[in-house]
Amino acid sequence: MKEVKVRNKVKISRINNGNLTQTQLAKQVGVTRQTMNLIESEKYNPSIKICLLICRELDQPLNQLFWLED
Amino acid sequence: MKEVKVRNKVKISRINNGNLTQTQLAKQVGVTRQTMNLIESEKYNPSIKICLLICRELDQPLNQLFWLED
DNA sequence: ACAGATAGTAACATATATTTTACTTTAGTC
DNA sequence: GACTAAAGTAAAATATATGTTACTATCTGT
Repeated sequence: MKEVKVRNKVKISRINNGNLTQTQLAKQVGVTRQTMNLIESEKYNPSIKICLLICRELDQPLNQLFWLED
Repeated sequence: MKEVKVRNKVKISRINNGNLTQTQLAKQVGVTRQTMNLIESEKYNPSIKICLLICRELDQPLNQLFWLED
């Protein structure tokens, strides 16, 4: 089986929580797939509102998905 | 002594944590006073980055200051 | 190897957060 | 009441998040 190294916490949580696709999670959250992709890639700085919606969908607290230290 | 009802969690924490002024906290965080004021007034939707900086200055976790339910 | 699904990006348009400047209001002190 | 510090706002300019469209890359099953 293939070795996959995943850093991003949102991505990890998305996969662990029902193994959703980016598209599915994006739809549930109410953003575009591209936005979800950029957030997972840490290409920018989402609004707290979107962070909260992601947390709600993935059933995780804010600190778990968006805190600084690993 | 005067009865003051404060709802906003950032404001509460700012006052409890060294009794900072909006101007002082804004400077420490690195945003303008107006931005701090709008965040405390919940007039808009700040970026996660600013939320994290506020949490760092006020020594609080994200969930404490920016979670939905009271 | 091919086909379909998923993920990674990019350019451009749009919405909105954030800054800058400035005015008003409120609370405290003399 | 006058003076000052702090807070609440507002309009306009700027920066940047988000959406739209579309193209490419990567993986998975046949």
